Amino acid sequence: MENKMKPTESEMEILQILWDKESCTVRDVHEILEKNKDAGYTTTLKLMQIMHEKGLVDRDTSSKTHIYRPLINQQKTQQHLVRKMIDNVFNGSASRMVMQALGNHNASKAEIESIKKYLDELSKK
Amino acid sequence: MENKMKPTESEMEILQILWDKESCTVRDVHEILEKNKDAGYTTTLKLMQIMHEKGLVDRDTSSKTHIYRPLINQQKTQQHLVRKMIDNVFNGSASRMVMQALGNHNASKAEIESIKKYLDELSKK
DNA sequence: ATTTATATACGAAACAATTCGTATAAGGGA
DNA sequence: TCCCTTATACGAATTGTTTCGTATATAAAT
Repeated sequence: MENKMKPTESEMEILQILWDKESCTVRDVHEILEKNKDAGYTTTLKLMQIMHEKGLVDRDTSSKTHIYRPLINQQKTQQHLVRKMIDNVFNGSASRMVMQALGNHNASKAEIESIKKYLDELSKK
Repeated sequence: MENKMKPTESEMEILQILWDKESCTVRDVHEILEKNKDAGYTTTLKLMQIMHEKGLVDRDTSSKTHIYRPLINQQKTQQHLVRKMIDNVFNGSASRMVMQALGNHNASKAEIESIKKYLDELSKK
């Protein structure tokens, strides 16, 4: 149920950090966000509050500084978003998307090799 | 310039049709859209008018019924959107996205084979 | 204990996306 | 010609996202 949710772009930026660090204060998140983005602290705070309302994150409010944790699963969320993109942008063709993704040197040689291995595993089953 | 634009989800639905058919009336598009979606004719019309304002489509208004054509390139648009998703959802890792896309049998055997071939070609270069 | 720094809460503005109702014009029969 | 169907134009409501200002509480520092 929670995972049918489609996080917004800003929410994804925050989720990436939470998935990476497992638990964070708003300030933690904000400081990382600031490197690539230009927004005030209260903006980050508000976003995280909304994410809490939506059930995207959990938080521990026992001390003054709240601690946030992701509530939705990274894999499942990525899965869900990729599926949507395949449908919406590539007319349902996963292979087309993959080729597009790998085509214009978006992927390094090492990446391509690891995908080949992965595909071999996949087709053995 | 035009291609840096990120079409919305609804706009993508329409672009898919225009790319496929090359040129369409609003009604053509609407009838196809209707199959999977539940919205009125004027909604489709409005969307296409906005797309024209944004420069996503061109139109021929010489007769009463206007003819629409896509103005942005399919490949480039897909490329752009995939790039965005890789960054925003997969922390920049194309291979992770690919694996996620192929993982939970989103792809058929045939699709997987065609990707393998593609990768072989790719790594020869 | 008073000040200062740092937190959260909350309201609301500014956009953007989607939807639809209604007005109006243009063609095609009867 | 007159009516009916089918187009476009356009305004506007609705909903969602992002942003920030300001109020207020709490903890730490002097």
